[in-house]
Amino acid sequence: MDEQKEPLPRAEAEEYASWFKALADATRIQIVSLLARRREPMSVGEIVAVSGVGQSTVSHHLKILSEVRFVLVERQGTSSLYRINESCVSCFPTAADVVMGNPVPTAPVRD
Amino acid sequence: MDEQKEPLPRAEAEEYASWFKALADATRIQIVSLLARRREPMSVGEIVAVSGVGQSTVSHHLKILSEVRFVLVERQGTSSLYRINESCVSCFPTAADVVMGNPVPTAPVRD
DNA sequence: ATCGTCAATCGACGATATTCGATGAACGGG
DNA sequence: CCCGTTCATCGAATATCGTCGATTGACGAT
Repeated sequence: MDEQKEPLPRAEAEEYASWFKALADATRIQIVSLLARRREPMSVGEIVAVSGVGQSTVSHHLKILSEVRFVLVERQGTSSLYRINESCVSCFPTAADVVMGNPVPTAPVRD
Repeated sequence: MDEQKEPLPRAEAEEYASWFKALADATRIQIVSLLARRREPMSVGEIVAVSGVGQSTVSHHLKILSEVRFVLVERQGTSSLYRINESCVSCFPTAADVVMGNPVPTAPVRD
């Protein structure tokens, strides 16, 4: 019979974990919710000004967030404008996805 | 006007992060999905047998998962039986919650 | 009471992550 | 062409995390 004794394959578990890792830090949560409050894209400098952490730290977190395509970047002259990727927000896995064994969502590749 | 310039308060960001931290590890993802596949509660020994990591490691992860009430424990004689907390699965925050500034869900205190 | 089983805790170790300050590279303006 | 601004990257310090083996404690059976 289809007795599900095996654990979730490690590879899938890692993929799931990498999603949740992206939001598993308070500073990144702040950045994400900040970008969401402002409807328009924000430059790194603006984010630094209100987030209370150093510029290199903000840049680092933005890199992590953009690697999972949670935020999108658009370079404009000398500054980089970051904004939320709406389609990535909606495909973000839920705890129910994990529990029900749904396939791991893949971040949309388009920018 | 209500110009939302302030970042999300650090305390709330930390609460959000602690939720996502709970699922930010591949082994915990495996344990959670394992408990979900089996409908009935599982003992630590059973989980160890199929998860491929040591007993103390499993115990450690189960502790983390039960601290956010994602799993519930029921001690039975010499063994501990763990099971998924369904109501915690459904209240688990989504990325949309973060982005929309919803209040941080609190894990149900009942066991 | 003693032994064996089961699970939680402890201590330690290596691996990752977070943060910072400093440096560097790209760009626009005078 | 030089300078200031803006951001990414580097290197290092620190903190946190995941894992293990060993120990401890609780319980049941003999």
